[in-house]
Amino acid sequence: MVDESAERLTRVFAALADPTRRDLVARLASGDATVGELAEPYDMSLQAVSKHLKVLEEAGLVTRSKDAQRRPVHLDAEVFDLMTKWIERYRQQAEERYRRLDALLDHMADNTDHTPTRKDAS
Amino acid sequence: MVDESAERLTRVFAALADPTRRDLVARLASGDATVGELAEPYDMSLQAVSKHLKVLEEAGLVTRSKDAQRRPVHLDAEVFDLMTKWIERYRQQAEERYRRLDALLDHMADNTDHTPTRKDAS
DNA sequence: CAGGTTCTCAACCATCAGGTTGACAACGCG
DNA sequence: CGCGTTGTCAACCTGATGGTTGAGAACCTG
Repeated sequence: MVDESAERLTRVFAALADPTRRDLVARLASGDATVGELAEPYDMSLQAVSKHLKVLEEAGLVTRSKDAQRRPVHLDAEVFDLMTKWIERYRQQAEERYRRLDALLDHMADNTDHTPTRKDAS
Repeated sequence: MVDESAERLTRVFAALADPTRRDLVARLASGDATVGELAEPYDMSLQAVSKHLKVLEEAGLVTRSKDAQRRPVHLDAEVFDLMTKWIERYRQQAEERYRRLDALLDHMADNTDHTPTRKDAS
């Protein structure tokens, strides 16, 4: 099993790895907008922006509804949680480790400089 | 100059968009390891893993030191903050917007009661 | 219905990303 | 010193990504 959420994570991170797409998200955070409105400030074709929006949509970051020939784009903040959870998990783990190492070094400072660079502690 | 931290964000998000690299980060969160140790579980060459580590390093997620011919890899959790901050900013903005919309709809449900008085039974 | 507006789809192209293999640098050890 | 161990670098291949243009679907409006 390839873990369902792994793929979502991959798509979300990949989606946000592009500056244009991050900017789109940033602008959508303050309100929905149509494709044309979103495309206007960029020096690229409308089609290119449409593609970017498709990527964001497939990552679950955005939903496109239908209003006549307009496609209002709406930011869907839910997926952010997935990322934040992933990040926080390992960040905290790493920081915890860091604190322990810190304490260990403090402790060793009392003793002689016996290079304890042994690994294989598992 | 395209904004210093934008480039870092791009590199961090791109780095974590790969499942192998996310797994490396996950494993490094519980302790430093050498390239060989890290490469062992994967069905890919050592060189490939070395490349992945380079990407993580250039994203600032990892540092490689030098111990004889070994290169112990260490997870550097600091950069996570950059991401979390970016994410949280827009997530909160979007959620705030959502709450306001919600309130608006609630409000309308209260005092528009005279408009839909007729069920329009058709 | 004709015509303008808004947007997506398809084909194409250049560049990048992730993998391979082969060569070799740097180091510890017998 | 010579050799095995550990890891990087370089060249190469393939598929994905980000952009383009052209065509046309879908919809309002006159």
